[in-house]
Amino acid sequence: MKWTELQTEACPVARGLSVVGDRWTMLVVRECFFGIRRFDQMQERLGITRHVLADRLRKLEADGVLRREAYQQRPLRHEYRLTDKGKALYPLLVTLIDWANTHVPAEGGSSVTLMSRETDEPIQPVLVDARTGSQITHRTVRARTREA
Amino acid sequence: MKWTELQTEACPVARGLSVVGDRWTMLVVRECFFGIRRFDQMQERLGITRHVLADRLRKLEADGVLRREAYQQRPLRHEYRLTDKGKALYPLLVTLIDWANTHVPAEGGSSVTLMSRETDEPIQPVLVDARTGSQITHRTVRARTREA
DNA sequence: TAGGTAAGTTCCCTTTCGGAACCCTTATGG
DNA sequence: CCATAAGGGTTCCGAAAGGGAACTTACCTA
Repeated sequence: MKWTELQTEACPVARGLSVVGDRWTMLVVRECFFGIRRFDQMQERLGITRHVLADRLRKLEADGVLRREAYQQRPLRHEYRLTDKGKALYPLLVTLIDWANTHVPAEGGSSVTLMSRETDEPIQPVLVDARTGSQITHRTVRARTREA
Repeated sequence: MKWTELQTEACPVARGLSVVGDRWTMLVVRECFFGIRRFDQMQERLGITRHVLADRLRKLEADGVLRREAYQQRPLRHEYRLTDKGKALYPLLVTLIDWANTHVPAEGGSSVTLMSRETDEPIQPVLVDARTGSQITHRTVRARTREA
């Protein structure tokens, strides 16, 4: 199976990864959540080659995760902003940060900590069911495969 | 920056992606959560080349996400199982499934639905703070960057 | 007019990937 | 005792993607 064929897969994991499963894509999304909007800033902060960054931004725009907007005329310049679909990736980003902070230790500790804006205390993310409030684990939930 | 240098990055997003940011890795992890443990089964179900699958399994084992265990002698055969670190990826997988089900529609609907084992009803995953129970969004949480 | 800024594009070379064939160990059947 | 099959890989090739660095285009400023 080729990578580009994943998009039309029935499995949502494959479909999701066809958008954000690339090596660089979630790092670009991270930068957007941090408020970085310009090409050169991203390129410098990420250490990605300009070539690949241009390609990722194009794909993210085509997939509706980012929106390209002119922020000045003469010379015409664009910046990149998260769409609603892109903003909906926040839980995924937070979950990834939490997993890495717990299970992939860095020398000298993590450089990013998640803080509540309200209480200014560190938060502890947990995935729960909106209906019942009970925690979601592989023991309490099963993934039902629809036999088409 | 090269991909292999991400592992030692300070940013947890980069560290996390150094483990699961590959095109195929989360699909392999998905198979493990579905109970698939054998090389040939994975290869057939995923449509990945044997070459790349062998490489990913090696890396996942080296990263402590999977454990390689003999399930028979003569001839010696191994299977792959999730470690605790691997099982801790469940919320990431669920969050990805939920995002894709909502934002990356498939023709004919999603093939995978998340169901509660207890009530047998579909679940709606939400990420909340364990302490306060309030929902985590990019409005309520900020990522504090530690200036080393 | 020289230099600077922002957002890309082009070129070259290396690494990775997809596809298919091959290998090794042991069990099974004729 | 030779052929075939199962399971878990490895090897080889050509194609695609990625890293690095230089170049381009359009404007602005000194």
